[in-house]
Amino acid sequence: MKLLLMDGHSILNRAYYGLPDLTNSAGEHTGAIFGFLNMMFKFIEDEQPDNFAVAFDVHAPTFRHKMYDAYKGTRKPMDPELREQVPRIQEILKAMGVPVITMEGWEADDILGTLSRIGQEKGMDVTIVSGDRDLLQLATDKIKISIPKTKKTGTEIENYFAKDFEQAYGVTPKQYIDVKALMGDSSDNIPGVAGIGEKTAFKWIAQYGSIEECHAHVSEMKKAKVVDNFIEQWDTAVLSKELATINLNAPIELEEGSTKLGNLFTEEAYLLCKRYELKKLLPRFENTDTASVTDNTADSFKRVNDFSEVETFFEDIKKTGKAFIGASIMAGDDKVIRGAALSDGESTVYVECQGFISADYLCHKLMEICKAGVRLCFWDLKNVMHLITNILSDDEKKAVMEKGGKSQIFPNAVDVSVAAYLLNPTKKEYTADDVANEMLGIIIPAAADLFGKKKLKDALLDDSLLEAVTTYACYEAYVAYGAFEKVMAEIEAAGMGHIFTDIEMPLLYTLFDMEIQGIAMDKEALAQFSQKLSTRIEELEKDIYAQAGEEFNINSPKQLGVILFEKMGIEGGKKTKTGYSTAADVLEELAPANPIIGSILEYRQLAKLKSTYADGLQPCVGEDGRVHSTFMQTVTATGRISSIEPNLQNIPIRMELGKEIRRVFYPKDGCVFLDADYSQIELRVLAHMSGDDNLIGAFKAGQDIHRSTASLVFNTPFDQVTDLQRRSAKAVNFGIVYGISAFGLAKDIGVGRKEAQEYIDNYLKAYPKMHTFLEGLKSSAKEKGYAVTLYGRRRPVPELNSSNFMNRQFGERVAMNSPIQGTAADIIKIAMVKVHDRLLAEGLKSKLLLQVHDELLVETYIDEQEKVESVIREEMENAAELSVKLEIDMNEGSNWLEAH
DNA sequence: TCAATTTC
DNA sequence: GAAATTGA
Repeated sequence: MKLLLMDGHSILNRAYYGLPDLTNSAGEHTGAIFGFLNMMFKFIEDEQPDNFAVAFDVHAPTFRHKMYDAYKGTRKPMDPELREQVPRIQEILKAMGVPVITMEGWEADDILGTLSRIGQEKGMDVTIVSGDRDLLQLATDKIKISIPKTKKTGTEIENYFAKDFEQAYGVTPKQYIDVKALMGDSSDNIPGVAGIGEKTAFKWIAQYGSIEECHAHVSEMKKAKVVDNFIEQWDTAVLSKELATINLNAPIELEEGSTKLGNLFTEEAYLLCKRYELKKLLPRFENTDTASVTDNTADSFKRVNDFSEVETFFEDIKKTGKAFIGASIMAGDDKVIRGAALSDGESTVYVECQGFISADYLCHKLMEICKAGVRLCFWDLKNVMHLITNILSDDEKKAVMEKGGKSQIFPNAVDVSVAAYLLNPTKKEYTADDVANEMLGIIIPAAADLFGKKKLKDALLDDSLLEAVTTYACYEAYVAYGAFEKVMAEIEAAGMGHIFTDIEMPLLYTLFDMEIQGIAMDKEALAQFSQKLSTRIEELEKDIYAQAGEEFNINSPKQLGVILFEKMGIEGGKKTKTGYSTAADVLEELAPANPIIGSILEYRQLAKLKSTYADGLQPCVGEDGRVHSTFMQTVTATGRISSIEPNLQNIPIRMELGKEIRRVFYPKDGCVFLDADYSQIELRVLAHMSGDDNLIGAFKAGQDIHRSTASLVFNTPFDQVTDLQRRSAKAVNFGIVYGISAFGLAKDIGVGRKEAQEYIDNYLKAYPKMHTFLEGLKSSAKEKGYAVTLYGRRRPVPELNSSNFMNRQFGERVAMNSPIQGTAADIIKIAMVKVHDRLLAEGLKSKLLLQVHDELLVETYIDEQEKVESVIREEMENAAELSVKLEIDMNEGSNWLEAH
């Protein structure tokens, strides 16, 4: 029989410091948990124990503290990142059926000592795993102490039976206690005897066997200061010995057989590992039946594929006057709708598209009940609306294009993923299984559990997975129904009801309409531009190869670094983790002295232009000659929207050559582009939120804000500000908006860090209320755990409690930046909704097409231009009532470049 | 996954 | 500070 014991805190501690920090998408730290479990699995495999237990300390004074106040007094408090992992690993261990043994008033050491003694008495072989050498005193010929050491080459394990210990240390394990009594232990704050260190302690104990024997023989010892100390501090030595002695008789009560090692890979443990996103551990659960779920609502899920049954189902909904229904539509990448699940909380059904139940029929039924007043709740409503639009007739589609998706498809729907995003915008995704777990406290299968390696789109095409698809869809509908109210309650409690109802949901419809419209793009012109770029790129390539003396891949930073800094021996190369940095700002410094650098920088610029824009945009043009980007509403931490496939929010504008790309975006016949962008919206938000009179005054006076800043910061009359001063002031303004660090600012404007700090200090002096405002943002975020915008939108900032200085500094910048960026985002969202809604309300045919953070682009019918201009101006300028005016710059043009 | 580049 | 895309 074999007993394996683990020292919980010690191993968790080793894992925490020995492994890189891991965080799951909810921002929970998991690195130590992962390391601990791996270590545990390794020992279980190696040792093949029949019994297994883990001991943890509890945070309470032990009998040792009662003996000696200062016991462990020098211990630093545990990092918060590690502390939060303690209950989690215990939770997982319990889920695995592993006894987690803790005892108030006793240390894990005593528990381990006692258990090992009992184990030995029962005739078992015992292995104790710990990173702590204190436990070595427990070694006997039956009790082995294993100390894992993480080295670069992997984990090495030192094993000590009593005889190994004696060989290594020259004393017995029991005598090691006496050694410690003499030399003390700084980590536990055991005093020991002054002047006696490791050497003397071992020597004495090896010779006399114990402190008592030493004490009895002091007269024989050579006269020395340490001997006097020893005699003087005999009481301390005795106390130290007591402190250092692990108690083998802790009053542990264990049920018979409770340490028996069973199947660790339980369903419960699997779900926890999944929850903490310990993906590498999941394969270990291979043989666990993880498809079955602890939640049994799935039993009541029903699939219907009989036409009349579906008919009566929808009739019932109408008759019973259901006000709210959770819904989910199943479709793959082909956008073909395979079915829809609906849930009213009591019954949940999956309607399969098949036979007379066509997608067309099903979608129209859904639209019908929604228009009749039933509120539908979806995951990713915007996408659902696209799926539905896809199966509509041409006339219906036209109506959607002209009158908007809200009135034509779902006038009364909500999106639970957007709601969940508002509650915590820092997560990666907002899936039903995640929200179910968080809001309803139930564990439901995720796509991966139901479909295995297949994705939903493949599963939809695989008849054998119909059951799984049914379960999946039903859960989505069921959770949409069940979680929405709870999410909303939390949103209301957090004071974000207004944001959800009056900003995000209307915005969703606005974004849908923008996506439906798309923007016309000249594919031919792009192809020509690409050709033009190719010619110049080839020239540059040749030039670079000639200067380098060989051909290589210029796009590979690794190869480029080697060529520049090794082969060509260019001085001043900076290192990154993986090699030399070849970033533009690094190379630019080296450009004057090295002609090849100029060519490389130009090559880079053109290569980016060609690959991302000239070539990258071409396949995005649809059959209608327009590009339909997707605006993501649940991605950014601050509340901004983002744009993908393609990203139309980073189309070049600064570089002369790059901005030519904007020419290929053009208005349709009879239209011009009206492009309006907020002037300095973030600084205006800052002026308002800080209430700083100087900044507000500068805006009210209509001054060039960077010049005004320069004038204050450099103490120069306004009209004598030099260009350089203005440029520096502009960088400082940017820095403030972005949550300044002297380091970042220094890098930005090419001055020393000290000088940059002076700029910041001057800035804070120039705007007296700014300092208190920014400090207030930091302390408020730290206290509350989140940063908050003017409208109450929240963004968690757990980094503020990090033990790592860099992380904490990052958190501070986030705390300063998020409210500003987020408030600006709120304002333009409000403006978008208002512009969009008013264009429709006033019966104008002109359409909002794009948003680029502080800019709106409207495809404007020429005969509506005047009206549209005033709509844009009014709605954008009045989107928020700040202590400074919101001003916009508006231009018209026959392409995006001209209009900007 | 990382480094680099583009935008606001 | 916030993003998305590309290529290795």
